[in-house]
Amino acid sequence: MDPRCGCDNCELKTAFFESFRKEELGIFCDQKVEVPYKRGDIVFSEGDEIRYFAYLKSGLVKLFRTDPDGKDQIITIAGPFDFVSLLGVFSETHQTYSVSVLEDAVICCIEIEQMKAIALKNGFFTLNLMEKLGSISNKIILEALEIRKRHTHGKVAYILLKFSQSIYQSLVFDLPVSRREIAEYIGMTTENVIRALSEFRKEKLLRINGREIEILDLEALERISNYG
Amino acid sequence: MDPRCGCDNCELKTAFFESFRKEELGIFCDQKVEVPYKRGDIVFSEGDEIRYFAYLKSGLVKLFRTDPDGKDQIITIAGPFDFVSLLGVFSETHQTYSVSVLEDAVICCIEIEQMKAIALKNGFFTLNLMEKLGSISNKIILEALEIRKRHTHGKVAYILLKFSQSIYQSLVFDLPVSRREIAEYIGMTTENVIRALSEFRKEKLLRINGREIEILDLEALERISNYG
DNA sequence: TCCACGCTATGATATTTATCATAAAATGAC
DNA sequence: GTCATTTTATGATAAATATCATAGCGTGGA
Repeated sequence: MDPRCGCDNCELKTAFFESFRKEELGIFCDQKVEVPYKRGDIVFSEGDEIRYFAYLKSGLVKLFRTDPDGKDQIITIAGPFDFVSLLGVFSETHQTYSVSVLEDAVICCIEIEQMKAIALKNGFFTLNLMEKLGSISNKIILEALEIRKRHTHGKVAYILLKFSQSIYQSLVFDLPVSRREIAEYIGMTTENVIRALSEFRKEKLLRINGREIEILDLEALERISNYG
Repeated sequence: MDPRCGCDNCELKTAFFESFRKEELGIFCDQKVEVPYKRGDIVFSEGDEIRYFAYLKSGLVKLFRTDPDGKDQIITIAGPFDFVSLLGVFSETHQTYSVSVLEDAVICCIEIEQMKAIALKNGFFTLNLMEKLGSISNKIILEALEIRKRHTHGKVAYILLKFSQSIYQSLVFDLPVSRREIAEYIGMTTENVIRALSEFRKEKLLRINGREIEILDLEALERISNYG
């Protein structure tokens, strides 16, 4: 078996190679399981027992909660090399959110007890892990604050820029989510998300064809995101 | 010197005593500095270099960001035994938010390099620390989502219940913040916060005298928070 | 003590956003 | 392929929220 677990660009790898003695790394690579998922699959659900630490190798997933009357609320959208397990993974026994797949994904799973055992023995590894988990949590908190302070147009512009810049690094992309899911993400109604998109289209800021989006006027969109 | 650092109820203590050899604990207790703050004091500001890990021994503080045009946004309010340093403390070099004092406070400061040095040598300590940091980050994320999904009345009711239940454990309490700060916390205008409070008063849900609040009808307030 | 300033408060109005209604288009199940 | 269901879309209207204006009150500083 490839001691590098065969995973190019794995964010955990740096931590591993700097942290582990050879025999530890071997144990780790033997234990980890890579699971492929299809669009629409549920990786785990709110309330499930936490058994694995999960890391997204490829694809796109959404983290969300479902409230008592069945309405979903999207916490964030995670891409390659993001952790799907957030910080609660070490302090909770059951998942506090669900994860479903937006674009076919491969998730690398490591038994949480195995992870803890390694962490106990290896402070360097744990510190690395904490830095990575910390930066993801920070990103989610920052995003929540950015969304909170914007009005509808600013919110929609903000989320479009997130897709364009953070996720796809392109001015042309296919939205991985429905208008309803965007609404669940930024806390507004589906109708107003559609309206905002239509207005951006009419003002020539976007070209829209179903879920295909092209940003035609980046500066204007950024202006709306920042000051709209 | 008291090997327990003389701090009853210190959340770090459990981690320390289970994690440390005696000499490590001694180093730790020698290094830590307790700093008293008065209401209105700034503990640190956005952009400051991160030099200390900060833990709130007593009092009440607010964590907030200031956007380019000078408007503040409150991230959360932290009470005794909360960490003032969030996860970024290990991954960032500069503060991403400011902390100011709402009620006279004592903050326990430990040099971040010292903290890292201990963490590197001691996986158990780091794992404990990560659990604690994780649960605080989770709390902030959860709070952001709860606020996002509510309308004005629900938001104000939610925040009043937070003060009553999480912070003061009493139906009677003095608001530690102005109406404007509540608005900055939950993302609405000051006028509408005042209006919501006035309406709650008129409907006999609250008794209000300046910043003094008494919750008269807890069930109704909870109903508004959950379904309003 | 007095003054200036920020905080609290309320009303009137304008704007934004949600809700309800309707319909075409797309998607998925059979 | 057909049908049911969801998604996208738009308009009309109602409700919520922000903005602007005004004023009494309280607090801290000169």
